[in-house]
Amino acid sequence: MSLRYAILGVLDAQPMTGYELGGFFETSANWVWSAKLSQIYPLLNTMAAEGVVDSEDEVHGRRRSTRYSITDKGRAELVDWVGSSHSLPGMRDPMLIQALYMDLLDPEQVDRVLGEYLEVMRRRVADLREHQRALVEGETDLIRARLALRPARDHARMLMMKSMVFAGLIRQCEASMAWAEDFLMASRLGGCAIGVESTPQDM
Amino acid sequence: MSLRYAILGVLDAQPMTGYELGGFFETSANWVWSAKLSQIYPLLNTMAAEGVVDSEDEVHGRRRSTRYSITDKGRAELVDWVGSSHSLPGMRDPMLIQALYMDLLDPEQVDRVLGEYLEVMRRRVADLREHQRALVEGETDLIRARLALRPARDHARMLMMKSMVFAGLIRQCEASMAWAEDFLMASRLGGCAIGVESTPQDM
DNA sequence: TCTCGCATGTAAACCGTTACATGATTAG
DNA sequence: CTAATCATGTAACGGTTTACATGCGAGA
Repeated sequence: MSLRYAILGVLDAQPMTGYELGGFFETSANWVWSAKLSQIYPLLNTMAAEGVVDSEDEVHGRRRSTRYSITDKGRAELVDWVGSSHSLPGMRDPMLIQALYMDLLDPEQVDRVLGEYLEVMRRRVADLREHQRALVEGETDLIRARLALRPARDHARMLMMKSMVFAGLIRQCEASMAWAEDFLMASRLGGCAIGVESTPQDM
Repeated sequence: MSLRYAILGVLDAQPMTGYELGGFFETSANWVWSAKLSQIYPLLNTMAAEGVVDSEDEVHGRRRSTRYSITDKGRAELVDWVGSSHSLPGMRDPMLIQALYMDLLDPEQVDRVLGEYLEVMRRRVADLREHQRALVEGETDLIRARLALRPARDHARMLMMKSMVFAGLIRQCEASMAWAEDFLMASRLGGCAIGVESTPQDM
């Protein structure tokens, strides 16, 4: 249900075609939410039918494309959604299940799996920072479009919020990395529960 | 695809009926993975057909139940899965999308939404710790069954790993809470990007 | 000509949740 | 007797991914 609002939020800055939204959800927005074109196109059609977006056909020679823009109804729905609380989906990290049963493995295998996990996360954090830096320098079209729609006194607050989301993502990754490092360390020390305050549970 | 291995991991400690597994995934295991009976029953049937679990019918008076146990094939598949790397699913936290567009809200609304989020997370951490403490005292059937299958010298390592998973969950929650508090603070300060190292990006 | 990027979709499969259906046993 | 718990499922729906299908336009 969140893709709907992610899309509305993007269209609130700038009208876009489905294809453009698709590219967007494969690159920048990919960090927050991901979606394929095959999901985006039908969703845009339903949303147009519901009247939360307007569709306008464009013709370039023999080629056509449909540009979607947010309607007042759509904007109202977005504001309403952003302003209300939503139940958080339960933790669904496969790595946790793996970790739970890693006593089935040789210490070397644990080393390898956790090591690869750490490397992936390190790359992820690097990508996040790199992406952030690139944007700080490049000042994307979208954020400029967004700022242009609002008075200058709002700009600091808007930029702060967008950047905090990135900071949050980085924090999440770092928490996972710190955990993985502790796990690795504890595993290498042969299982004596060093660094762990309290001990067992089920599963 | 992970539920399959979560189930195999539980059955590796102890044979169980679908109903027992269901209760399990609603309480203890709920922190790591959740599943409803309506998903568990059909999955157990497919897994039995594939030969990764054995099913044995039990009759108590006029009542029947099917108890599933892991097979050698199932154990091999579990060990194989635990010992290999799996692509992590992208971040899918609705709160991130909300945060991204919170410049659409009054500061009071931001306060309310983030406040409720923080309260939910606080309760979650409390539940996690409470659950952990309860188990430290209670020493569940399942962990005892699991330890009984393995030599005493492995016990410390096994307990360490189970407990590290809980520690990881708590860490994740705490990272989210720290982020939400920063976000709240920054929002209250009216948007001047205090406490945020680097600034803007797209979306 | 052929490939790549633009542009739009459909179909099938998969995972998960909600709702519904059924019936036996046990505790109050 | 009634409600809760044990026990097993099916059906429908929603969200997501993968694979497939189609066609235009620009540049090598």
